[in-house]
This record gives sequence, structure tokens and C-alpha cells, in this order.
Amino acid sequence: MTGPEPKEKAKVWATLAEEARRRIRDREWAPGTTIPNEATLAQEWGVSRVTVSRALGKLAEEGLLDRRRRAGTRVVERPQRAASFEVGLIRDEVERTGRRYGYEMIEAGEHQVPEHVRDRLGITTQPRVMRILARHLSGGEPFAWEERWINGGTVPEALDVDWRHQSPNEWLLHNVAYTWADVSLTAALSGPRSSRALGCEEGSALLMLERTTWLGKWSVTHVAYCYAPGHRMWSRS
Amino acid sequence: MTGPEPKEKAKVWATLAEEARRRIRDREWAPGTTIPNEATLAQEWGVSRVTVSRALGKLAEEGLLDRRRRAGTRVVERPQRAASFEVGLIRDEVERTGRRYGYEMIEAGEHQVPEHVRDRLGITTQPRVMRILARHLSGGEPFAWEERWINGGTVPEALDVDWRHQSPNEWLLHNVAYTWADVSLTAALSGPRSSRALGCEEGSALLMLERTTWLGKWSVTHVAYCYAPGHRMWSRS
DNA sequence: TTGGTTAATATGTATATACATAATGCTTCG
DNA sequence: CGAAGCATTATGTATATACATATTAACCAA
Repeated sequence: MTGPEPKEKAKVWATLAEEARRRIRDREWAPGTTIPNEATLAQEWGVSRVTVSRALGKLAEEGLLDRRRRAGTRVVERPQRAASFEVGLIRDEVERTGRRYGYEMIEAGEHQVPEHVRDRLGITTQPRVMRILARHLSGGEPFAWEERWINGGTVPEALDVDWRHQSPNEWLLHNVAYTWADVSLTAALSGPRSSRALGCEEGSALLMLERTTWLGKWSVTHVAYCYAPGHRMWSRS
Repeated sequence: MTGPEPKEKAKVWATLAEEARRRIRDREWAPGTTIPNEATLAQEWGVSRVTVSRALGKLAEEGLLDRRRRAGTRVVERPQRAASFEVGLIRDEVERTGRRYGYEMIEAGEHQVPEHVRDRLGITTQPRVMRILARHLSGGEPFAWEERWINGGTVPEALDVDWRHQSPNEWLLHNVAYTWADVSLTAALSGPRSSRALGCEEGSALLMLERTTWLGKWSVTHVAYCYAPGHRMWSRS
């Protein structure tokens, strides 16, 4: 009479991961101690070892557990989860807040490369290099100031682009695949140009994000974004 | 005569993930297009579907692929990988550079809670709150300035700790488990106290990291770190 | 004791298999 | 013609099984 019972085996491994997280949080599995092995937990929880492995593997990824062959799985001493800050397109960042995005080119052209940019781009020869100065707006208000350098040795097409209506980041994302990037964050005082562009006083404290992008072993671009004063990057961990 | 050939089936899924990454990078699998399904790739690569799934799942985690049931797997339009900044103990940060770490308490005691801290801690009542001012040294040089608030309502033990020889972060990590934290980054101008502690001019630009830590729904602590001028946080994506 | 070989063990990877689930697209019915 | 329903399909999850690999622990010889 009982029809085929409604199966509800959804995401067992996620449930187990949650249970393990709870045990760590409540110190049932104390920091530094070794937890029961996969086989034991599999039996206790009535699932296969593979499923337990997936759950614990997830926690290991998050940095809560340290797993080693033969040695077993132990709770890390100080579970410090990395805070992760997403750094994507400025446009997206603005539009996510519901405001209208705007882009204004200030200046673009080939330019001599200063020392610190040359270092970042790993340039030894003297390729043609494009420099673009621009600003990004959020709901009409200044949002960020951009100083962009593009390595013409790696991306010759960039030398002939009209940057007045198209931001370098978007052009590059659509035209150059990149493999990896170095990103750094620092604080800087606004100078004459950036304070004019951002509509703030000279000597304001600005959050500055720099990114150098590489295509294999060739550098593509180096960019410095200075956000308007008071800008805050958020992360939840 | 040929002995048992040396097996070398190490990490097939990682190799496949790498191959898939290459195809995306080289635009064999163009942005926005749907790639062959798991069964096809499994056959092409001579492995099981589960292994293909694991490899592609990894790329999906990295944000390069978008996978949906029935719809298939497609290459995302703009593969923007998140830059991730690790924020742990200042001590570790210093010692990783090979320099000697130092901690100096400047002031500690119960203190009235200013408005902006009250907001961060989500405080409505008037609990006793501890404030600790301190600085962190790297090889004898000022490294960071810390302004710490600890919610005595959540952590009463903190009201009786001697903070002269023990940094709040380390005490908290060893004595309070936390479940999650809000972290934010911003730039600030150094004031009289922080510039004295950091040995810099007033009005320098400082990278400021703030973190609010929660135990369940109770706030534990709010801290602001101001790094010495020129400090840079790095990330590779 | 020292040092190196060996056995035991917990995790890591891979396979075949089965069924669940979500989304698509086709069909059918009003 | 449009909405409802249904079959199809690609991914998602779980299992049992097998073997690989790293590391500890035990053992034995010099």
C-alpha cells in the first residue's frame, strides 16, 4: 500500500560537511586533535567512505581540516579562513549597487614607460606602450580613477583602438585571453590629476588596486585603479 | 620479461582540468559556447565520466565554466577569477617575511563605545566593552597599528585579561571559536595617535583593514588595523 | 643505539553503475 | 494558438570496489 516512498537523498555530502563544521565549531573535535577516520565516520553516518571523503575534503579546502595520508585528518590549530575580495569589472561593481555606470576617457596615447611600470611589466626592450587615463562614474559621481598601460609588444592591436567610448578593461577582456594576474592593494595619497578626476581634495587617502596581467610569460597590461575617498571593499569569511 | 610496468596514473583529473584550461585559453572552446558533454569527453580522453566531471567541476569552481543540468557546460563570457587576499594573524604575516615579530600594547581598558563601533558590533544594550590599542612591529620597525574592541557581553573573560604581553588576536583565536567574520578594506589618513605609533607623518595614507567577528549571532570583536605607509597586500589569481 | 627495510594504515584517485534532478523541447489537449 | 504535460537529456550525487601513495610504526641488522 505504501507507494514508492519519496526519495530525498539530496546532497548528503553537504549535510555531512555541515555536521563536521558544527563539531569543529562546538569543539567536539578540538583544534589540533585527530578526528575519526573515514571508514569509522562512514559507518557512523551510514554512508560510503567516498561520500565522507568528499565532505571532509571540502572542509580541508576551506582550511578547517588538515588531511594527510596515513596520518589521518586533524582539526587545524587556528582556523583562519581567507578573506576573499572579488576584483572584476568596475562596471559590474557599480551596477551591482543599482547605480548607472559611466566611463570617461581623459587621455590616451603612446607614452614613455616610467621605471616602476617597466618593472611590473617585466620589460627589457623598448616596445611601444599605450597609456590610457580614464575615470569611472557611479550614478554620475566619480567612482574610480584609472591609469592603464598596455604592452604593445604583446598586444599590437591595442595601439590602434579608440579608447574614448570603450574602457580598456572591457576591450581586453573581450580581445585577450589571460592566464593569470598579479593583484595588489595599497593606500595612496591623491595627486593633482587623480584628485581633479575624482573631485576630491589633494592629499586624500585613496584605496589603490594594481593589477598586472600576463599571457603566458608575456605581460599584457598594468593598471592602477584609485577609488574615490571612503571606498570600501567587503568580504565575508 | 617486461616486468610490471611502473604505474603512473597520478591525478588524471588534474591533467584533464589542465587540458580543458588550455582549450579555453587557446579559444578552442570559445567564450559563450557549449563544450562537448561529459560522456563525449570521457570517450575522447579514455576515462570515466566521473573523472571528467571532477575536472570540469574544478574549472566551474574557478569560474571558467558554467555548468547546468540538461543545458550542458559552457565557457563563461568573461572569465574573471577572483583575487583572494589572505588575512590571518599579523604575527604570521611578519614572520613569513623572515623578520622578527614584536607586539606592544599601548593602552587597554574598558571604554565607552563610539557610534560606528556600536553599529558594527550590533549592540543595542550597554554591555561592558574592552578597548585595546596596540602596535605590531616587524624587525623592530612599526608594522601596524591596532584598535580593538571586545564585546564583554559575549566574552566576559576578556575583561580580566592582561593585554600587555599577549595580542588580542592571538588570545581570541585560542579562547573563542568563531564562525564567521565581516572583513573590509579601505584607505585612511593617519591621525595623531596612529602616526605616533607608526612613526610616520600625520596625513599619510594608510591601508586599513577592519574585521568584525561573530559567534553565532553574537558579536565578539571589532578591530581596525592600520598598516604602516607603503604596505601592500598581494594576491595572485 | 643507529640506520635502513618492511608492514600496516588512512587518505587519494579512478572505475562502473545506478538513480536523482533540472532544463529543454516536443506533443497534446482545450 | 497557448498552456499543460511528458519524454529526453546532461549534469549531480551516491555506492561498491579496486588499487595507488604517503607516512607512520615496527622490526631487524650492523
